[in-house]
Amino acid sequence: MKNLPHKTIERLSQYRRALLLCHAKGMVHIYSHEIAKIQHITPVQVRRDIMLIGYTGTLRKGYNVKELIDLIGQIIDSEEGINVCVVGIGNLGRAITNYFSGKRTKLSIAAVFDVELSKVGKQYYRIDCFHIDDIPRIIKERKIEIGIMTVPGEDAPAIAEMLVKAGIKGLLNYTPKPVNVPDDVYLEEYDMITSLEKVAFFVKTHH
Amino acid sequence: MKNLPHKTIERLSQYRRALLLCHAKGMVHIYSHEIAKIQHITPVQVRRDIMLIGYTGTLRKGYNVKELIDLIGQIIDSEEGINVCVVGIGNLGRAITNYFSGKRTKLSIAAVFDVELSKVGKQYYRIDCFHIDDIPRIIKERKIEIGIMTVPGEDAPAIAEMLVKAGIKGLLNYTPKPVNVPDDVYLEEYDMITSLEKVAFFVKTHH
DNA sequence: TTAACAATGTGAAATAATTAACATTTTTCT
DNA sequence: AGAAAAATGTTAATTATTTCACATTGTTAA
Repeated sequence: MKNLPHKTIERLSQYRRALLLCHAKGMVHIYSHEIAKIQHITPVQVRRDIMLIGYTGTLRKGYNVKELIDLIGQIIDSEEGINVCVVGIGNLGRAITNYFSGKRTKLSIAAVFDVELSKVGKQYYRIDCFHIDDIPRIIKERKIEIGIMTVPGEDAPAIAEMLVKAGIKGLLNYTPKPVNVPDDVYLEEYDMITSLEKVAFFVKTHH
Repeated sequence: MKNLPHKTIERLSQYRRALLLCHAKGMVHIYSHEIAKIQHITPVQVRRDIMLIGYTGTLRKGYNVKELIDLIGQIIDSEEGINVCVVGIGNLGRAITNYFSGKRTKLSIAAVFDVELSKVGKQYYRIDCFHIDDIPRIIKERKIEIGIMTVPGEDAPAIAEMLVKAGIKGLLNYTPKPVNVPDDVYLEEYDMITSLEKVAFFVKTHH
C-alpha cells in the first residue's frame, strides 16, 4: 500500500476537505459518485483511489464519512505534525499564512521570515516574523521541515539555498523562478502565470 | 500541430519565461540541456516539446532564443490579447494583480471586484475595483474573458455562477472549494493546501 | 421469494506522458 | 582529410494514469 501515485495523494487531500464539509453538515455516509461530483472527476477514479488506501465502503450505503476522513489522515498526515515556515511576507505570504493559521493541526506555520526590517519582530496572523538571516537558527529551534517561498523571483535561489542548508526537507516554491535543491529535498513548484497562460490557451483554442 | 498535450503547454509557458531572462542577459542561442537544467527536467523532454511546436534548432548551436520566444508566443498567446479579472481583492487577489500589472502584454487585468464597499472605487496596482454586483456589466464593457477567483471558499460557487452568466470563457479558481461550470468554460483549480499536504506527505514518506 | 436495481471493487484495456535509443549532422581536433 | 565529439530530431519502449467492463452483493419492491 506504500506506493501511492502522486495524483492520488493530491486527490486524497481534496477528498478529505470535501468530506470534512460533509461531516460538518451531519452526513454519515457518502457515495463515490457524490464525491466525484464535488471534485468533478469520475466515480471510478474515486473508488480506485479509495481502494488504493485499502478502505472499503459498505455496499449500498457508500463510504462512512468519518472513517474515511480518519483513514486519509493516517495516510497523508504525519503523526507528530510538521512545522512549516513562510519566507517572504508580502501579499502572497500573508495569504498563505492567513489560510493556515489555526486550521490544520498537523501542519502548522511556526515562523515567517522577511528581509524588511519594518516587518521583523511583528506578528502576522499570530506568527512571529524573523529576519531571513535568522533562518538557520529558527529552523533548528522550531524544528521546521518545510519551507514555502513567496519572495520575489530574483531572491528565490539564494533563499532556497539558505533553507536547504538549514536542513529543510521539503520546499514549496511560489516564485516564478525555478530553483535547484538536492535530491533528498522534496520540491514542488507552482507558478500562477503559467496557470493563467494555460487557461488563456485553452480559451483561445477551444472555439 | 494543433493538439498539444496539456503538460507541454505548461512547460512552453515556463520555457518562455526562462528564455526571456536569457534574452535579457544577451544570450542568442541556448541548448536543450540548458533549458532542461533550469526547469529541472530532461533535455529530451525539452526537445520533444519544441519538436511538437514545429521549431527546429541549429545543430551544434542549439535554439535561437529570440525565435523560440516568438514562436511560443504565437502558440500560446492570443493575437488580440485577452482581458482578465480578479474577483476578491484580499491578500491573494492583490498578490496576483501585482504580479501581472504591466508585465505581459497579451494578458491584462482589466478589472478587479470585491464585496467590501471600502474597496470599491479604489484602484489596486492601477486597476479599477468594482463591486461584485457590477460583474455582468463590467465583463461585457471591458470584454473580459477569464476570471480569477480569490474569494473565500464559501463564496466561490455563487461568484463562479455570476462569472459564467456574465459570459466568461475561462475560470481559474484559487479558492479551496471546487466549483461547477458548463462544458464550454475552461476550468482550472488550484489549492495551496493540497500542495502543502502533498509536500508534507513526501517529506514524511521519503525517509 | 425472487427479480430488479444500484452500489462497490477490481482486472484489463486504453490513453497520456516520459524516457530510452539511436540516426543524423555540424564542428573541432589531430 | 578523417575521426571524434556533441548537439538535434524522432521513433519506439516504458511508465503512469484513467477509464471500461463487469462480477459481486446488499436492498427494495412486486
